[in-house]
Amino acid sequence: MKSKIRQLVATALEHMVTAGLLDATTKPIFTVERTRDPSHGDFASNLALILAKPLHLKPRAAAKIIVDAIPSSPIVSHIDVAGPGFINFHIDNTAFLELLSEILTEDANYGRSNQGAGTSIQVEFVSANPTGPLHVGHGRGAAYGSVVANLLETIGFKVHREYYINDAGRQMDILAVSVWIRYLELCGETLKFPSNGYHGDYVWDIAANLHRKHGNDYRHANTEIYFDLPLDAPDGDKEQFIDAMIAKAKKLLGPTNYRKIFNLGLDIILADIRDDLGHFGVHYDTWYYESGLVTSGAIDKCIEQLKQSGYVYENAGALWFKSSAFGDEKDRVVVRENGQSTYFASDIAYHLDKLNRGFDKIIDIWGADHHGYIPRMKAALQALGHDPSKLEVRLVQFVVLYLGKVRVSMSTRSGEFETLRVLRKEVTSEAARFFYVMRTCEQQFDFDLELAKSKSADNPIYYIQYAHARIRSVFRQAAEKGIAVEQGPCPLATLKLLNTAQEQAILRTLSRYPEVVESAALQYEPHQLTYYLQALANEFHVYYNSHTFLVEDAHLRTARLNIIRAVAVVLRNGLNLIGISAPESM
RNA sequence: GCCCUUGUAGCUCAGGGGAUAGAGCGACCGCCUCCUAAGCGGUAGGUCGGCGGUUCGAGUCCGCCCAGGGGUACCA
Repeated sequence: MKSKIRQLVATALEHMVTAGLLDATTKPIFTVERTRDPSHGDFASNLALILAKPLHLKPRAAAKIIVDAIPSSPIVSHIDVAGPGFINFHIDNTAFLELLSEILTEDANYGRSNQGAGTSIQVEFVSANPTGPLHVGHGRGAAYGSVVANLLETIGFKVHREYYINDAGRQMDILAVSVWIRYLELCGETLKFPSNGYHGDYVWDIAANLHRKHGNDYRHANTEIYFDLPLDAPDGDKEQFIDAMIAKAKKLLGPTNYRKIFNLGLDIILADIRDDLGHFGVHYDTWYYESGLVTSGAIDKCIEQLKQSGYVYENAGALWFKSSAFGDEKDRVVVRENGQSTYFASDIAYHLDKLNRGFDKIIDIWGADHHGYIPRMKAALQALGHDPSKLEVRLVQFVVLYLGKVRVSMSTRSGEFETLRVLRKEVTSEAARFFYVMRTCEQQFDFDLELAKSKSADNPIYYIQYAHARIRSVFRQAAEKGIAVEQGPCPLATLKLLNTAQEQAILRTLSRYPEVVESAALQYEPHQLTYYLQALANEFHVYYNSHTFLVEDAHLRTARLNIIRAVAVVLRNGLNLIGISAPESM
């Protein structure tokens, strides 16, 4: 609807140019927007305000000329000039009624479009290190990423969902050692757990699994382990200690056995993450292993390419990428003094691989703590001859968990974190998804567990679902009373009975849905959709309270059942985009 | 220090150049013989952090200041 109005205005512009009223070189950037105030019609354009200056006219005078140039359209009943010079379009009521029929015919497809025209777009999200279970912060990225992906798919993009598994770094070695130490404790050895190890209970579970399957196969005496090891914190350096511990584990166990423990930890945690996300309604096309980049030689190849680009130099034994040449605040190390490539190097290779796979656009959804990473990543792509604007990074701010007024700590290391799994069980996956996505992602989010799990009216998800359930209930009532109900649209003459203010408001809101989906998708802002659904649900509840649908008059009844069925369709489509069910009853 | 981000109703937040700044919760007052009261109506509540600019027009854009949060590794 909006695009049709915009087209009318654009045509008027062309007419003005051919009529010699306007220079063809002036390409005004004008808006066509929904009005807030119904007395301003349905759509408003600011074109006259923009054109006033080049035309040397007062805005209202310019508006008159524009209005005269606008071709007539069956969906526009009349056009006003109002306020400082806005052009207001009043949509013919018949157009809304025809749209109602369209919604019922299109059903689950209402809101879909081909705006994306099959452009391929990769959305990488969550990508949490497999060193422990997902926490509530990851949950936000998961909900956000999956809804953004759904939205883009709905408007015609070819979407590829991907999870990048950081299974090659030092953190994974720390996990392997943590598992081994816990295992040794289960074997009966007396050890002090490394202060920099992973303290969570899940490490015990993995160790128990190892012990159950392999008994004492990997056991070494504590004296052997601690021999010639530096001191741990607080008396020594915890980083040095854990690195020495990793080296010791590799030495005592040998590469094969070390790898077994390493892989056991990785596999168990990854399976847990996958299961967790699955229950959360998040599914991926690809689980991409960082280690694959190491074994395939992609990282070495990538470093070689960087060298050839000329943006690399050696300093103090390390290899640096000259990211400052592309706007980063300083240069970054890609190969350390000890010969190991950095996480950044893997990431460059990974992103290079993404582009080589032919995606037109790449969206990375990162935790806000990674924001300093954006300039260097874009710099690397540019140095390697790619268009850095193909990469779009969205940052998801932290979630701060509250239990009532008490702030809950979330550090993975301390083991006191609140996991996504616990959250899902407390508040349900659906409520959690909705809560996560109802706020803009770039703002810190206070998630009050007690509020979210209270099944009260505070929870907007129930409000929306309840509207849907109420509509379905009306149709059940109709069936029980033996009232025949048409599934599809009814004649226009019947729909014309929908003339109350509330019905008019609902029709307008229903017509906005495709615009909301498109805007939410293109701006990566799912919260636009949640706000819309709340507004639609509210209008329905108002309508429900003031009108009876199952009335004697068959025509009126049919018309009303048509409009509420359309409301149900849109509520269901919108909820499904967020990954939430539209219940038949509550 | 430098970079990013946020400051809008008592609380949590929408609105990101347009016409009278909105929603939910909380508070207060009402509405079930009637398709689900997990609902609806009404009232109260604002110098849009501050100052200065840009223009026909500024919560919205720019500059400075104040205040929160984050980042600033040869960690991932």
